[in-house]
Amino acid sequence: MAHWLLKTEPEAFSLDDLKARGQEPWDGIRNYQARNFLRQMRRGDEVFIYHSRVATPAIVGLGRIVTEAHPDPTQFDPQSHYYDAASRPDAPRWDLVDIAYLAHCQPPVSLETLREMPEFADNPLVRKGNRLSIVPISESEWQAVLARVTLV
DNA sequence: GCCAACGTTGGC
DNA sequence: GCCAACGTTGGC
Repeated sequence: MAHWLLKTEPEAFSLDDLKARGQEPWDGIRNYQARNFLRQMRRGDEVFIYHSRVATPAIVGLGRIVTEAHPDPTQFDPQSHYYDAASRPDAPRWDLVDIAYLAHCQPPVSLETLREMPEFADNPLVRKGNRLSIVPISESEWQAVLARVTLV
């Protein structure tokens, strides 16, 4: 089973929102590298949910892939913020996966903490200027984070 | 809210 | 196919 980290801005969609809804289409991915990771996700893969653009960016919880990549309908919706006029219905450019809520991490594992963890030394997440919204997580990275938290 | 870093677009 | 201009991300 592979692991991933998904960034979200909690002001737009938070882990609490995911918990309240139970599951959610992870739409709006408009970056080719992130999309290619989306397409590698398999049903059952577990993911870290990460809050970005907040005072303390951090891994705040866990989710699970419940539906593998399929076309993101917002790309065809002119009213959507994520509309892409160049994407053709017969060759959709952008995909989404459905994510189910699993748990909150207690305490959250902050970016500052991740930077101090040797397991994360090579992870793009801790590199300056990183803008990838989906980051692959190795087994040792996954285990190192879980060792620091209680799942609630 | 600022702005560095980065990805994408489009003129040539 | 280069690269300047532009738009966006995300830490701070």
